[in-house]
Amino acid sequence: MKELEKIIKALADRNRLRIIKLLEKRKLCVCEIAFILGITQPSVSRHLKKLSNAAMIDSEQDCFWTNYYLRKDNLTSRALLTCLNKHLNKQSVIKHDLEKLKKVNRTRLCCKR
Amino acid sequence: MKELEKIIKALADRNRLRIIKLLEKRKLCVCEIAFILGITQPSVSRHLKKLSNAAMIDSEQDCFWTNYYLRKDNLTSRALLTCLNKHLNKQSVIKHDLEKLKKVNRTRLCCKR
DNA sequence: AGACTAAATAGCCATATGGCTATTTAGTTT
DNA sequence: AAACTAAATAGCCATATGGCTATTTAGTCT
Repeated sequence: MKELEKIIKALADRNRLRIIKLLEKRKLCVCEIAFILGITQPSVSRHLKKLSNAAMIDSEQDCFWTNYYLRKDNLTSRALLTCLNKHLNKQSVIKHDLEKLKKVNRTRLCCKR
Repeated sequence: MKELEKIIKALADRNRLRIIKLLEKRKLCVCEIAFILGITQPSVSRHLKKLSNAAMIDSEQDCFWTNYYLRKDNLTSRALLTCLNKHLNKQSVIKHDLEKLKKVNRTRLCCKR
Protein backbone atom coordinates (compact mmCIF):
# COMPACT_ATOMS: atom_id res chain seq x y z
CA MET A 1 0.00 0.00 0.00
CA LYS A 2 2.75 2.39 1.00
CA GLU A 3 4.43 2.72 -2.41
CA LEU A 4 1.18 3.02 -4.29
CA GLU A 5 -0.04 5.65 -1.85
CA LYS A 6 3.18 7.58 -2.28
CA ILE A 7 2.80 7.56 -6.04
CA ILE A 8 -0.81 8.69 -5.96
CA LYS A 9 0.00 11.43 -3.48
CA ALA A 10 2.92 12.51 -5.60
CA LEU A 11 0.53 12.85 -8.52
CA ALA A 12 -2.07 14.72 -6.49
CA ASP A 13 -0.62 18.14 -7.16
CA ARG A 14 -1.01 20.30 -10.22
CA ASN A 15 2.59 21.43 -10.32
CA ARG A 16 3.97 17.94 -9.93
CA LEU A 17 1.80 16.74 -12.79
CA ARG A 18 3.22 19.58 -14.86
CA ILE A 19 6.76 18.57 -13.94
CA ILE A 20 6.09 14.97 -14.90
CA LYS A 21 4.77 16.02 -18.29
CA LEU A 22 7.86 18.13 -18.88
CA LEU A 23 10.19 15.32 -17.92
CA GLU A 24 8.44 13.09 -20.44
CA LYS A 25 9.92 15.32 -23.10
CA ARG A 26 13.48 15.46 -21.82
CA LYS A 27 15.79 15.66 -18.84
CA LEU A 28 15.61 19.00 -17.08
CA CYS A 29 17.46 20.88 -14.40
CA VAL A 30 15.76 22.56 -11.46
CA CYS A 31 15.97 26.10 -12.78
CA GLU A 32 14.48 25.19 -16.14
CA ILE A 33 11.48 23.68 -14.37
CA ALA A 34 11.21 26.66 -12.03
CA PHE A 35 11.18 29.01 -15.00
CA ILE A 36 8.50 27.11 -16.88
CA LEU A 37 6.21 26.64 -13.88
CA GLY A 38 6.77 30.13 -12.61
CA ILE A 39 7.58 29.11 -9.05
CA THR A 40 10.81 29.42 -7.06
CA GLN A 41 13.75 27.06 -7.21
CA PRO A 42 13.30 25.77 -3.64
CA SER A 43 9.65 24.96 -4.33
CA VAL A 44 10.67 22.95 -7.37
CA SER A 45 13.33 21.17 -5.34
CA ARG A 46 10.73 20.11 -2.85
CA HIS A 47 8.38 18.82 -5.52
CA LEU A 48 11.22 16.87 -7.08
CA LYS A 49 12.01 15.35 -3.73
CA LYS A 50 8.48 14.08 -3.41
CA LEU A 51 8.54 12.57 -6.86
CA SER A 52 11.88 11.07 -6.05
CA ASN A 53 10.63 9.57 -2.77
CA ALA A 54 7.86 7.95 -4.76
CA ALA A 55 10.57 6.44 -6.99
CA MET A 56 9.12 8.18 -10.01
CA ILE A 57 12.18 10.19 -10.96
CA ASP A 58 15.92 10.14 -10.54
CA SER A 59 18.76 12.55 -11.15
CA GLU A 60 22.30 12.71 -12.46
CA GLN A 61 24.97 15.33 -12.39
CA ASP A 62 25.74 17.10 -15.65
CA CYS A 63 28.57 19.52 -14.98
CA PHE A 64 26.94 22.56 -13.39
CA TRP A 65 23.48 21.10 -13.41
CA THR A 66 21.53 18.28 -11.88
CA ASN A 67 19.42 16.63 -14.52
CA TYR A 68 16.17 15.08 -13.45
CA TYR A 69 14.51 12.35 -15.48
CA LEU A 70 11.64 9.90 -15.27
CA ARG A 71 12.51 6.46 -14.01
CA LYS A 72 11.68 3.77 -16.52
CA ASP A 73 11.73 0.98 -13.96
CA ASN A 74 8.76 2.07 -11.89
CA LEU A 75 6.04 0.10 -13.60
CA THR A 76 3.22 1.19 -11.32
CA SER A 77 4.04 4.80 -11.90
CA ARG A 78 4.37 4.33 -15.66
CA ALA A 79 1.04 2.56 -15.90
CA LEU A 80 -0.67 5.35 -14.03
CA LEU A 81 0.96 8.01 -16.15
CA THR A 82 -0.09 6.28 -19.34
CA CYS A 83 -3.60 6.30 -18.02
CA LEU A 84 -3.44 9.98 -17.12
CA ASN A 85 -1.85 11.07 -20.37
CA LYS A 86 -5.02 10.97 -22.37
CA HIS A 87 -6.50 13.60 -20.07
CA LEU A 88 -3.38 15.58 -19.31
CA ASN A 89 -2.49 16.12 -22.95
CA LYS A 90 -5.71 18.02 -23.44
CA GLN A 91 -5.02 20.49 -20.66
CA SER A 92 -4.11 23.97 -21.78
CA VAL A 93 -1.65 24.46 -18.91
CA ILE A 94 0.26 21.43 -20.08
CA LYS A 95 0.24 22.50 -23.71
CA HIS A 96 1.46 25.90 -22.69
CA ASP A 97 4.26 24.43 -20.59
CA LEU A 98 5.41 22.28 -23.48
CA GLU A 99 5.51 25.29 -25.78
CA LYS A 100 7.55 27.16 -23.21
CA LEU A 101 9.87 24.18 -22.90
CA LYS A 102 10.87 24.49 -26.55
CA LYS A 103 12.22 27.98 -26.01
CA VAL A 104 14.11 27.28 -22.82
CA ASN A 105 17.82 27.97 -22.89
CA ARG A 106 19.50 26.54 -19.84
CA THR A 107 22.69 28.52 -20.05
CA ARG A 108 21.00 31.85 -20.49
CA LEU A 109 18.39 30.95 -17.89
CA CYS A 110 20.47 29.77 -14.98
CA CYS A 111 23.66 31.78 -14.99
CA LYS A 112 23.72 34.48 -12.36
CA ARG A 113 25.60 37.59 -13.37
CA MET B 1 -7.33 20.12 -14.95
CA LYS B 2 -9.71 20.74 -12.09
CA GLU B 3 -11.74 17.52 -12.40
CA LEU B 4 -8.71 15.36 -12.94
CA GLU B 5 -6.98 16.93 -9.96
CA LYS B 6 -10.06 16.31 -7.83
CA ILE B 7 -10.11 12.66 -8.80
CA ILE B 8 -6.43 12.13 -8.11
CA LYS B 9 -6.71 13.90 -4.77
CA ALA B 10 -9.75 11.84 -3.92
CA LEU B 11 -7.68 8.73 -4.57
CA ALA B 12 -4.72 9.98 -2.56
CA ASP B 13 -5.92 8.60 0.74
CA ARG B 14 -5.69 5.07 2.03
CA ASN B 15 -9.18 5.03 3.50
CA ARG B 16 -10.81 6.40 0.39
CA LEU B 17 -9.08 3.75 -1.70
CA ARG B 18 -10.46 1.16 0.70
CA ILE B 19 -13.95 2.62 0.33
CA ILE B 20 -13.72 2.53 -3.45
CA LYS B 21 -12.70 -1.11 -3.40
CA LEU B 22 -15.64 -1.93 -1.16
CA LEU B 23 -18.08 -0.09 -3.39
CA GLU B 24 -16.82 -2.10 -6.34
CA LYS B 25 -18.40 -5.11 -4.67
CA ARG B 26 -21.74 -3.60 -3.82
CA LYS B 27 -23.70 -0.59 -2.64
CA LEU B 28 -23.03 0.25 0.98
CA CYS B 29 -24.38 2.52 3.65
CA VAL B 30 -22.22 4.78 5.79
CA CYS B 31 -22.29 2.64 8.90
CA GLU B 32 -21.25 -0.50 7.04
CA ILE B 33 -18.23 1.32 5.70
CA ALA B 34 -17.43 2.80 9.08
CA PHE B 35 -17.54 -0.64 10.62
CA ILE B 36 -15.25 -2.22 8.04
CA LEU B 37 -12.69 0.61 8.06
CA GLY B 38 -12.78 0.99 11.82
CA ILE B 39 -13.29 4.75 11.77
CA THR B 40 -16.23 6.87 12.91
CA GLN B 41 -19.39 7.58 10.94
CA PRO B 42 -18.65 11.32 10.50
CA SER B 43 -15.19 10.53 9.15
CA VAL B 44 -16.70 8.19 6.59
CA SER B 45 -19.26 10.82 5.65
CA ARG B 46 -16.51 13.27 4.95
CA HIS B 47 -14.59 10.81 2.79
CA LEU B 48 -17.75 10.05 0.87
CA LYS B 49 -18.29 13.72 0.28
CA LYS B 50 -14.86 14.05 -1.26
CA LEU B 51 -15.45 11.10 -3.54
CA SER B 52 -18.81 12.57 -4.41
CA ASN B 53 -17.32 15.99 -5.21
CA ALA B 54 -14.94 14.24 -7.55
CA ALA B 55 -18.00 12.70 -9.25
CA MET B 56 -16.75 9.23 -8.46
CA ILE B 57 -19.71 8.07 -6.41
CA ASP B 58 -23.37 8.83 -5.95
CA SER B 59 -26.05 7.86 -3.44
CA GLU B 60 -29.68 6.86 -3.24
CA GLN B 61 -32.07 6.50 -0.36
CA ASP B 62 -33.03 2.96 0.63
CA CYS B 63 -35.56 3.20 3.43
CA PHE B 64 -33.51 3.87 6.57
CA TRP B 65 -30.22 3.93 4.77
CA THR B 66 -28.37 5.95 2.19
CA ASN B 67 -26.72 3.63 -0.26
CA TYR B 68 -23.51 4.78 -1.85
CA TYR B 69 -22.34 3.36 -5.15
CA LEU B 70 -19.69 3.95 -7.81
CA ARG B 71 -20.73 6.10 -10.72
CA LYS B 72 -20.41 4.27 -14.01
CA ASP B 73 -20.42 7.45 -16.08
CA ASN B 74 -17.15 8.93 -14.85
CA LEU B 75 -14.81 7.51 -17.46
CA THR B 76 -11.68 9.20 -16.18
CA SER B 77 -12.23 7.80 -12.76
CA ARG B 78 -13.02 4.33 -14.09
CA ALA B 79 -9.92 4.25 -16.22
CA LEU B 80 -7.76 5.20 -13.26
CA LEU B 81 -9.38 2.63 -11.03
CA THR B 82 -8.86 -0.11 -13.59
CA CYS B 83 -5.24 0.86 -13.65
CA LEU B 84 -4.97 0.83 -9.85
CA ASN B 85 -6.83 -2.44 -9.41
CA LYS B 86 -3.91 -4.62 -10.34
CA HIS B 87 -1.96 -3.20 -7.44
CA LEU B 88 -4.79 -2.68 -4.98
CA ASN B 89 -6.03 -6.24 -5.25
CA LYS B 90 -2.72 -7.49 -3.89
CA GLN B 91 -2.90 -5.36 -0.76
CA SER B 92 -3.62 -7.25 2.43
CA VAL B 93 -5.68 -4.38 3.86
CA ILE B 94 -7.97 -4.58 0.87
CA LYS B 95 -8.24 -8.37 1.03
CA HIS B 96 -9.04 -8.14 4.69
CA ASP B 97 -11.72 -5.49 4.09
CA LEU B 98 -13.37 -7.62 1.44
CA GLU B 99 -13.47 -10.58 3.80
CA LYS B 100 -15.03 -8.43 6.45
CA LEU B 101 -17.55 -7.17 3.92
CA LYS B 102 -18.91 -10.67 3.43
CA LYS B 103 -19.87 -10.93 7.07
CA VAL B 104 -21.47 -7.51 7.40
CA ASN B 105 -25.10 -7.43 8.44
CA ARG B 106 -26.55 -3.98 7.98
CA THR B 107 -29.57 -4.43 10.21
CA ARG B 108 -27.63 -5.85 13.10
CA LEU B 109 -24.84 -3.33 12.60
CA CYS B 110 -26.69 -0.05 12.38
CA CYS B 111 -29.67 -0.32 14.64
CA LYS B 112 -29.19 1.51 17.89
CA ARG B 113 -30.93 -0.13 20.84
C1' DA C 1 -47.68 14.28 15.41
C1' DG C 2 -44.14 12.06 17.91
C1' DA C 3 -40.48 8.69 18.41
C1' DC C 4 -36.75 6.97 16.27
C1' DT C 5 -32.47 6.35 13.42
C1' DA C 6 -28.90 7.06 9.65
C1' DA C 7 -26.23 10.49 7.84
C1' DA C 8 -24.54 15.30 7.58
C1' DT C 9 -22.53 19.12 9.64
C1' DA C 10 -20.00 22.01 13.03
C1' DG C 11 -16.16 22.63 15.46
C1' DC C 12 -11.73 21.01 17.81
C1' DC C 13 -7.00 19.42 17.27
C1' DA C 14 -2.62 17.76 15.50
C1' DT C 15 -0.26 17.19 11.36
C1' DA C 16 0.75 17.79 6.34
C1' DT C 17 1.16 20.77 2.37
C1' DG C 18 2.91 24.19 -0.74
C1' DG C 19 4.26 28.76 -1.37
C1' DC C 20 8.01 31.95 0.02
C1' DT C 21 12.94 34.07 1.65
C1' DA C 22 17.40 33.26 3.54
C1' DT C 23 21.08 30.23 4.02
C1' DT C 24 23.91 26.10 3.39
C1' DT C 25 25.82 22.49 0.64
C1' DA C 26 28.15 20.48 -3.10
C1' DG C 27 30.09 20.43 -7.41
C1' DT C 28 32.93 23.33 -11.22
C1' DT C 29 36.14 26.25 -12.88
C1' DT C 30 40.07 29.13 -12.96
C1' DA D 1 42.80 27.55 -2.84
C1' DA D 2 39.40 30.87 -4.05
C1' DA D 3 35.47 32.25 -6.67
C1' DC D 4 31.46 30.90 -8.45
C1' DT D 5 26.89 28.63 -9.27
C1' DA D 6 22.97 25.13 -9.08
C1' DA D 7 20.43 22.75 -5.92
C1' DA D 8 19.16 21.45 -1.15
C1' DT D 9 17.73 22.66 3.26
C1' DA D 10 15.85 25.41 7.15
C1' DG D 11 12.36 27.93 8.77
C1' DC D 12 8.10 30.98 8.27
C1' DC D 13 3.23 31.28 7.11
C1' DA D 14 -1.44 30.36 5.60
C1' DT D 15 -4.31 26.73 4.31
C1' DA D 16 -5.81 21.82 3.81
C1' DT D 17 -6.38 17.29 5.76
C1' DG D 18 -8.19 13.60 8.51
C1' DG D 19 -9.20 11.94 12.92
C1' DC D 20 -12.48 12.81 16.75
C1' DT D 21 -16.98 14.28 19.74
C1' DA D 22 -21.25 16.70 19.89
C1' DT D 23 -25.10 18.26 17.49
C1' DT D 24 -28.34 18.95 13.68
C1' DT D 25 -30.83 17.37 9.74
C1' DA D 26 -33.68 14.44 7.16
C1' DG D 27 -36.05 10.42 6.28
C1' DT D 28 -39.12 6.27 8.41
C1' DC D 29 -42.43 4.20 11.05
C1' DT D 30 -46.14 3.78 14.29
